Order: sequence, then C-alpha cells, then structure tokens
Amino acid sequence: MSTNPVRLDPHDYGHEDSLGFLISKLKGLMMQALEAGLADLDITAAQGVILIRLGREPVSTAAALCRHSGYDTGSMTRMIDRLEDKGFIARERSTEDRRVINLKMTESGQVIRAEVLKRACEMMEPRLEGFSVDEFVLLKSLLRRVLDNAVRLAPSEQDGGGE
Amino acid sequence: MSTNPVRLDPHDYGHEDSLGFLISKLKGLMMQALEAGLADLDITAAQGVILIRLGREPVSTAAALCRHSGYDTGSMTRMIDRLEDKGFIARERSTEDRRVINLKMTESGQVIRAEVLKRACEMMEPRLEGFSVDEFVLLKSLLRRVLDNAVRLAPSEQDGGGE
DNA sequence: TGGCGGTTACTGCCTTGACAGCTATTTTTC
DNA sequence: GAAAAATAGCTGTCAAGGCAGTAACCGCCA
Repeated sequence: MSTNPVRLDPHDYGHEDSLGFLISKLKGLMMQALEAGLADLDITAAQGVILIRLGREPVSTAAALCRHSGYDTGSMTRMIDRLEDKGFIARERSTEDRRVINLKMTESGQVIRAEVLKRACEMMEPRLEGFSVDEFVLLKSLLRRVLDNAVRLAPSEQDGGGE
Repeated sequence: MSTNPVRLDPHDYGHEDSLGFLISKLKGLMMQALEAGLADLDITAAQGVILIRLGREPVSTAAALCRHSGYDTGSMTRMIDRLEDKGFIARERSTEDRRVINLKMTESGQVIRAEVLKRACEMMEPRLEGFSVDEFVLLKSLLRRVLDNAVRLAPSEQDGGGE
C-alpha cells in the first residue's frame, strides 16, 4: 500500500494516452457537450453544475460551494450573483452566524435544476456506450482512488465531499 | 456493443461519485498541482502542456495544437505569443503553404520541456499510490473508451490524436 | 483564368475565474 | 473581557479563454 508500483517515464509520458491528457480532454468535451445541451435554457454548464450541487441540500452557503467546486470565494460571489439575477437562488443572511449568507433555491431554480440534471444524464449516457454497469462502476472506483490521493496530497482545502 | 446497459438516473446523478464530478475535480487538482510544481520555472501549467505537446514533433502549427488541445485559434495565437516571448518556441512562416506558420522549439524550449515532463511525472506518481500497473493500464483504457465516444459524439473537430 | 469555399493566423471585445485586499463577524487564547 | 486568529463574503484588478470578424492564402472547378 505504501509502495507504488506505477513508475512514469518522462520519455513516454505526455502523449495521447497519458492520464493527464485523457482526463483533460474528457473534461473539456463533457463540459462542451453540457454547454450545448443547456444553451436554450440560458444557462452555462458551470452555472448548471453549481445549481445541481446547491440543490442537494435544502440550504447551503457560498463557502461550502467553494470547498466543493474549487472556486475561490471571489469567483463564487459573482457566480451566485449571476444565478440570483436569473432568479434561481436567493440570498438570506443567517441569524445564527451573521457572517454567513444562506443560499436557497427558488421554485424556478428547482425546476431548472431538475431539467439540468435530466439533460446531464442524457448527455452522458451515449458517452458510456459499450460499457457494462460493472465497467462503469469500476471506472468510477478507480477514479475515486486517484482523486482521494490527489485530495490528500493537495496543500490544504480538503473536502471529502460531505461538508 | 450497440446497446448501452448503463442507465443514469437524474435522481442519483450529480453527486460526489458521478463521473462528471470525479473527472472535473481530478482535472482541477492535477492542473493545480502541476501549476505549483512549475512555479519556479516561470511557466504556467497550461503553457507546460502546450510545450509538451509541441515537442513531440519536430515542427507543428497553431491549428494542429488547437485541434489537439481544444483551444480556439485566437487563444492559441496568444498562448504562442507568451511562449515565444519567453523564448521557448519560434515562429517561421511556411514556404509551402503561406497561410501556415510553423512552430519550432528553441534550444531553451527543449530544455524546459524536458524539465516540465519530468516534473509532471513526479507530480503524478504519488497520485497513483496504491495502483498496480495493471490497474493503471485498465483505468486508462476505460477512460480512452469514454473519450472515444465523446469525440465521436462531438459536433465536429475530431482529432484522433495522430494528426 | 477567375471565382468560391475552406483553412490559417490574427485582432477586438466580452466573460469569467484567480489573486490580493478589505470589512464584518465569530472563535480562540490569554 | 480584550487581543489575536480564523472565517464568510465582497470588490478591484488582472490574466486568459471563447466568439466574431478580418485578411491572406490554398485548392477546386468551371
């Protein structure tokens, strides 16, 4: 467990089969496809992802979204501005901790979120063509292990996902 | 092969174990780690990736880099400006096709590229802790299959990787 | 030969995310 | 209880990528 059998050779690394390339390219294509799928909703893929995340709990905060998404607080403030302008979420100052602003989804936000989620699945499914359920679960578990390593090695700001 | 056994339920999708989340988060952490690893070289992770790619062939063009990386041509022009300003690559108008500007790595560019590649491997290896070589190969092959689907489904601009 | 579509590279313009600095508030420490 | 540290959110500034539009150029086909 503590020894690592995978050795990377700089001479072979950095081409089209490197993990970094596969991950980067896949992320880009997925976001691009989601962007296109949401175009008629007047919402960007980045905004859709935040909506999906925000809707998982009844109330959340900007700081929690930052930890989860990797945005900094300044960027998140303006992201929330955009979603608030569109009427999908509402700010509400906390009475328990007056530093905190609780974020709640509006009714139209919940409607949009459900539609975004549906389209995200519709976007992803054809990209899993040829996969069995077992393979899909295996892929996710392998990625989870790399991600856990990456989180553990990151300088700080861990967020296991629960928050 | 043509039927897809993986069905995604919007009710379950979009959380911390969804493929989209895993890929996005991993990409972000990897780029962030590479960024930190290259800081003292006065080069960004994005620039390093372009250098790695560019160095794989003796001569390439901006358009080829665009197809490979997903950047648009405008962004690539300025990316090349930055790398040229730093003395890592040189522009040279093609005589065969006068629309084309061939990109060549300078000597210092090749030195930097080797160092970037070395540090990229050093960044990645600890993130593969706990993986056997077989598991690593398996992960990449699964990702390659999703990526191939994603490329096939993208509106256009395919680039199998060879070019 | 000359037009027409496609390609290459470049340039404004805009959006958006990162970084640093700030205020207000809470928590910790003495 | 007061000072110090930490946290939450906001603002200014900058860097960088996307999009649209442009000019030069190639290949094709009549």
